[in-house]
Amino acid sequence: MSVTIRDVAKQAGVGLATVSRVINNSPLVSAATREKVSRIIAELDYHPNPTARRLSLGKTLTIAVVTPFFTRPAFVERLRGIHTSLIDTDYDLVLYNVETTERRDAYMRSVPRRERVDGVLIVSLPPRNEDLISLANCPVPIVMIDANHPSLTMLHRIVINDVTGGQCATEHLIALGHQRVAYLSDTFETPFNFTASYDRYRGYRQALERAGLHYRPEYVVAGEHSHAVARQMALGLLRLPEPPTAIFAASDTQALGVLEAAQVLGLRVPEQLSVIGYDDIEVAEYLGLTTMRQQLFESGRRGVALLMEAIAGRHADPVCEEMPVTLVERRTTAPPA
Amino acid sequence: MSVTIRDVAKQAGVGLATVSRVINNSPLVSAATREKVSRIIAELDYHPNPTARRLSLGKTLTIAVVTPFFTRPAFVERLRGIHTSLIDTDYDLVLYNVETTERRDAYMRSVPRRERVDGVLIVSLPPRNEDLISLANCPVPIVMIDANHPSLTMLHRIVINDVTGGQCATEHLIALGHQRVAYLSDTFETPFNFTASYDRYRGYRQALERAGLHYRPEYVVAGEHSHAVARQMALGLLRLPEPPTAIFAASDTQALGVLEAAQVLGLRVPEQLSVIGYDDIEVAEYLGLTTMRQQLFESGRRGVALLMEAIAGRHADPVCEEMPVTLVERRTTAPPA
DNA sequence: CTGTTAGCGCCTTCAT
DNA sequence: ATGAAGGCGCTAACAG
Repeated sequence: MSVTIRDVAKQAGVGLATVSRVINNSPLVSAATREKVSRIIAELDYHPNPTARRLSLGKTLTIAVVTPFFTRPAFVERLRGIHTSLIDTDYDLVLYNVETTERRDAYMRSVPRRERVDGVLIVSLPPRNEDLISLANCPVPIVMIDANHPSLTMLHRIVINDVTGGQCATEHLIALGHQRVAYLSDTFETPFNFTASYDRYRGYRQALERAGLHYRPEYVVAGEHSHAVARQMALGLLRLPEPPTAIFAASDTQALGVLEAAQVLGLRVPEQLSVIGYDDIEVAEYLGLTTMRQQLFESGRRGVALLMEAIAGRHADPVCEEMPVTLVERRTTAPPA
Repeated sequence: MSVTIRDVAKQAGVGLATVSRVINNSPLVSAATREKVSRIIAELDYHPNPTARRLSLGKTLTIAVVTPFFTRPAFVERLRGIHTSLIDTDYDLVLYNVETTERRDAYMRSVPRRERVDGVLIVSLPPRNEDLISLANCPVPIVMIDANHPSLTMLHRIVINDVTGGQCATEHLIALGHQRVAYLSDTFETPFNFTASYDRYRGYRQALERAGLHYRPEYVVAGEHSHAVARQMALGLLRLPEPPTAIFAASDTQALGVLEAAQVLGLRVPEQLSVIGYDDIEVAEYLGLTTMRQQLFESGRRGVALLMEAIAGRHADPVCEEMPVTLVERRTTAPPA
């Protein structure tokens, strides 16, 4: 049907192997024949059949990405980093979107198989304990991005230290002079076992403790990850008899909800209320939101780099790389009134 | 290295072909042998090598998706629909993210090739005229989703009638009694040649005309697609000597910017200003934004369905399916004061 | 340096 | 209903 290596060989008057060598930049070809073969390849618009290459090489030339990437901007950013790293590569990026735990568990078992892929990136999805051992023993390299679960030490990982991040955010508010600092986040228990909200909460508590501020349970609220719910929760906080003067929201999306709540109540930000978010997604800059920057895009790149190394056979033992988290000060935090 | 069809055959005491038949649910196998072979398959945890299957079948079992999916929520929704449709399928979804025109053009040429994929979905990306002919003559089926360019009639398409949508949105405002209706959108000329903004603008003009309202150039503003820019533009509109009483924003994202501008100026929505958006992305519901609903997710599903039909060889001629656009009335539109 | 040949793992006639 | 054999397009020894 389409033009094959054989056609090229015939046309160029050489053997199959020679064409193959030209394709693969083998040095074992004379300049003259290389030149000739290249010309024929161009003339015939020949493109090696990737499927045949894969079969012959015993590689799939495919990277799988398993991620709940649609629900939040942060996942999309990571995915962008991954995709970008794969552009100038022989590798295809095959996508597995996870929207339910059933799909997650199905993918955890069925995706990481030799016949299917050369490597797997799992983004923001801690596996169940039941799946951990099989993942750790899996013959195909796996890299977890943004999965801090303590039991994951047997896997390659790109981690973000959310405890530290939560602590920094809180310390920033405290350093500004705030004594009444609230924490607003997702529910700690989610179907996917995300740990970020809880880790940032732990950082929050540590910061309070170090500053000698006492912990007030009524200043900690958690609910579904959305604009609207965050707004409601923030309204609750701000209507307390003794409301907080600063709110640390565990994501920028939720911080937006907090800002809305402030507007509803006619509170000026940052004069009457300081707000800090987390992630530094695109919209944060537009809104002037002070936030903790995670290098989302870069975490995707690092994940690919690590995965490629693992595929190449370096790293006998699991590698764990930590991404930095940095404070980005903008216009929603200031000393209390 | 891993277990092959040969191992299964040997173990089960049958020929290769029989195992193959069992795998592919051929009726030409006795119940007894099928049973036996199935048992061995399970015991050995055998999984057919997809690469070998592809080579043998002469199919890639792969669908490519080319899309600028990261820049806006609407693209991500379409992508979700696509992914979901592919789940219970033999097909892999290989992703090509476009962030520059160079990448778009490179993908337009290199992705739709027999050896690479069985079909291509191009989302929201009108190709250059130079590429049109080769795409139309391409031996691998292509479906364009959300590409209204008039020169695309030679390709399968899932289209959204943005002219009609723009008209409906505007008519809704006019029906409420608004006489001073503004239109706020992306720049009409973009590197990717998106046509949506201009088409909706045409719909806007048509609606004005039909209602006998005269067109005011100062009521039409366009700028970069973002929250912040939209807000600035909206401020400009609202500070006109004779400001509009209603604003039609060409996307929900931009509508959010308009809402912010209203807040900045202390204008109550919808009492003092009506706002309608476009897309009906998730956040629209939370904010109570009146908007034009596109069935984004569903457009992805329809695209896959059409592509699969094309791959199956139905459709000698290009098929064009139109997705409906409907008004979703919420809390940001009302009669003028 | 170059050509010949034997697989890679599976599907599919073609006999039986 | 089943097995044997050829072929999908390419790569990688192995000879020369």
